[in-house]
Amino acid sequence: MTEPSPVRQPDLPPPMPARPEADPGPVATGLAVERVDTSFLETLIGYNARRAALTIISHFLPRMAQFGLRPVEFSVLTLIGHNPGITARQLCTTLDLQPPNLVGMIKGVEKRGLLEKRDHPSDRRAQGLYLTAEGESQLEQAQETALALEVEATPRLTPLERITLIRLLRKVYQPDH
Amino acid sequence: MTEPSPVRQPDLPPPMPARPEADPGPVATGLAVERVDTSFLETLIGYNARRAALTIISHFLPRMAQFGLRPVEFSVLTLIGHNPGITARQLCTTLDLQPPNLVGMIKGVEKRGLLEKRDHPSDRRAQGLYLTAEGESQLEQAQETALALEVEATPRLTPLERITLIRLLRKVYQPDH
DNA sequence: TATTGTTATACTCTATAACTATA
DNA sequence: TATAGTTATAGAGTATAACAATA
Repeated sequence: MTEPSPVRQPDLPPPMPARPEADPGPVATGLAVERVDTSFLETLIGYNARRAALTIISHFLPRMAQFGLRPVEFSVLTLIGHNPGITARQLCTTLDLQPPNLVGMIKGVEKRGLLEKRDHPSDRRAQGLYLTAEGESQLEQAQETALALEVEATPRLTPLERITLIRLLRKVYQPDH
Repeated sequence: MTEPSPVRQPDLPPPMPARPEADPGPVATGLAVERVDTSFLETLIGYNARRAALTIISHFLPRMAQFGLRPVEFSVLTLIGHNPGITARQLCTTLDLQPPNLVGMIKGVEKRGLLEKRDHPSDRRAQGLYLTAEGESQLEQAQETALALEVEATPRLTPLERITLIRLLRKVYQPDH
């Protein structure tokens, strides 16, 4: 990345006279910060989860560009593929999307011939969403790529750690169950 | 966020008879999808990490609004507080921010009197960032709030699970170490 | 009266190009 | 030549309000 900041040789100035106050943090030498202390942020699940998600996404984007799929589009296509006839409303509640933001996305993949809308059997307001043959083929390849990319993006996780990590993440965003 | 989707009562259909084939997914009845199958997405770390991060952020936003701090502003203030004299460049590489996006943020908190810039001791292009007394006071309260909010946002995690989760997330976004 | 899908729109977040002053 | 900070700007991503058709 940027600076390896190798062997730590702080070269501290002579100690300051003792002070009564509590922890002053890293010694204020008036000099530049050599190593950035991120210890507090690293105690926060939100910070760590966000950083981890962004790392995976940075691997996801170039690999899935061949399918023209961004993360949410991939999630939408996956849910349609595994739930033929799902409605837009169901996609929104499942993926926490706002309906207006889904309209353009569906219109896009529909225009690319990956999915089609059909009449909903019992509610004429709604439409069931289905993958086309091309959509199913694309999704199959995209899913394989996603699985491979995840392993490549997380080389330090053992298979067991991967399972544990997923289980704990689900406990965060699925308060019930 | 949008909808808490309260008590989940899936209203499951009666169990289906055993079938020899490999899992064909939800039965294509030509009828509406009753329960949305998310099983594939839930095997992906990226999906789960993103959902978990968004859940925490949804708790973060209203709680930290009293300090006028959004997630990245909180991270920036935290790093400055723990690393007096840190430069904008160091903040960018540490938090994976683009320099142009940091400028306005720093300008904002500086105008609110929470931080100040001083000359860098050895590089006249750079500036060291420091919290004001008010900034330190605000940060201290904000950090306490963040810690409390995280626990409230993840009631199903035991203290041990929290530690494990953080350790595994760090293995995802810190390839070295 | 409530809900599905939709349009229009605004706001936030993030990314790129190009400039300046220093190194 | 490269780097720190900055400006301007463009593009994603996400949010709200309001509407027509249907429940």
